[in-house]
Amino acid sequence: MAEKKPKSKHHHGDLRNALIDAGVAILAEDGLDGLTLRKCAARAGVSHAAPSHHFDGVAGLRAAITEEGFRIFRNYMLDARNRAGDNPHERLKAICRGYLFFAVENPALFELIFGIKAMQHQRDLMPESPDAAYLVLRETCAPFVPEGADPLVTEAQVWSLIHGFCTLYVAEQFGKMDAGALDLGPFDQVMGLLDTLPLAKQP
Amino acid sequence: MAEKKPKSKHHHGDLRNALIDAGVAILAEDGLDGLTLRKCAARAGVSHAAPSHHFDGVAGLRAAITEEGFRIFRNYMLDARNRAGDNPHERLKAICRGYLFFAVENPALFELIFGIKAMQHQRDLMPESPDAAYLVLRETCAPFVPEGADPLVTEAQVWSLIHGFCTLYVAEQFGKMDAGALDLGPFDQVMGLLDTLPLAKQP
DNA sequence: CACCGATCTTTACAGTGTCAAGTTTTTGTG
DNA sequence: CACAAAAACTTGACACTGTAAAGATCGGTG
Repeated sequence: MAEKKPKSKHHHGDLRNALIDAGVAILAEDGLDGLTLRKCAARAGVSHAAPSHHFDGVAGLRAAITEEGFRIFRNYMLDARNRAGDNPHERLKAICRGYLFFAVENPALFELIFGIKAMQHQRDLMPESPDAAYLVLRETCAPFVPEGADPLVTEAQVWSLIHGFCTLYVAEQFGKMDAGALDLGPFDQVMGLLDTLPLAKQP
Repeated sequence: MAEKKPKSKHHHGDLRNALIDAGVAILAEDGLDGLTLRKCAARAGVSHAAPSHHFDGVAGLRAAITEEGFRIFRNYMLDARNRAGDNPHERLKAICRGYLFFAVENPALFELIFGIKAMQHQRDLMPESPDAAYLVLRETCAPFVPEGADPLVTEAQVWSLIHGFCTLYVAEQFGKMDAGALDLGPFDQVMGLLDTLPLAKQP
């Protein structure tokens, strides 16, 4: 008797993933307020109470969508970094650009996964192990961490700057967001602050 | 016949403000999810449909609470700046400390007024006139704006950094928040980035 | 005083999340 | 293979939310 992850095909086949996909689609179409347990169920073609066998209430569904969201988010950063060269400053600004692209192209998903409650909850689940997305930040910050210093300081500087910028940018505090526009507002100039980070000596 | 702001005392007296106060209290007690139109009405001692005559639905109530929240928020920054000396860098870091204190002491209110939807909506209402809270930032950033440059760049740098830090801090990404603790995490070190901002030449 | 408008209440309705049963399908085992 | 247990899903119900319409009440004004 399979307990956790039954690959068993019942009526639907793979309802759990179908519900997550439905949630991601609904987020893109209707925004965060439109994300409803019943709508996800309807979109997946099941009754409104079906999701309860796969998630712990609506909070569980949102948590699962958040997991998927972080996977997508991480790929945005990796893609951008892969296009950058070897220069540590360029690589750092590259993941920030990926961060911003993710937020611009998936604003509702950004709002969901970086919602304060969601982050707190996630923090409670895995208290001490940074997740895969955070590791991308950690790697890219490493060249700037002074020997013997706590990496968290450099990481907090970079994370605060880019996360604040994205939040305010998506909230249109730097002007109206233009869908197809290449205008990233004051992005380059703000990220110029990171050029002041000194490279650590090679050990 | 008074139209907009009726000082007329009816049954209640000043229901509009009573509802806003109730909302602020509920936010502090039950968090953002607990903020409900019906709960505000009940706390103010009126029926659940009474608020509709003072606000345009729940969105209107939230907007009004947001207004009040920004007033409180601005005072946090002003108080902190008043305690700082004349040094422009110290003044800049002071408003950031006020920013953080507001977030720590009023996390749900912080979440409400800086919610992406709330900010977008607010932006729609008054497109080009920065509000009072933003002016505090603008004033304090002024000494660092190079002559002839757009002030928005410096403001975006500072705002992004402090807003990102507060969001992540309240979400406990830098460790558990301790209520009475004076430990602000990596706050001082992160704000050290602002020391790299060069003072503009005096005109 | 009588009326009218603003304020508030009552009532009703559609959506939402959640729970408790019941039904159907799959699975595992004798 | 057969049958019982377990998993997956449906149905129905309930409380809570926002919203709208209609009625009651108070305030001031003609």
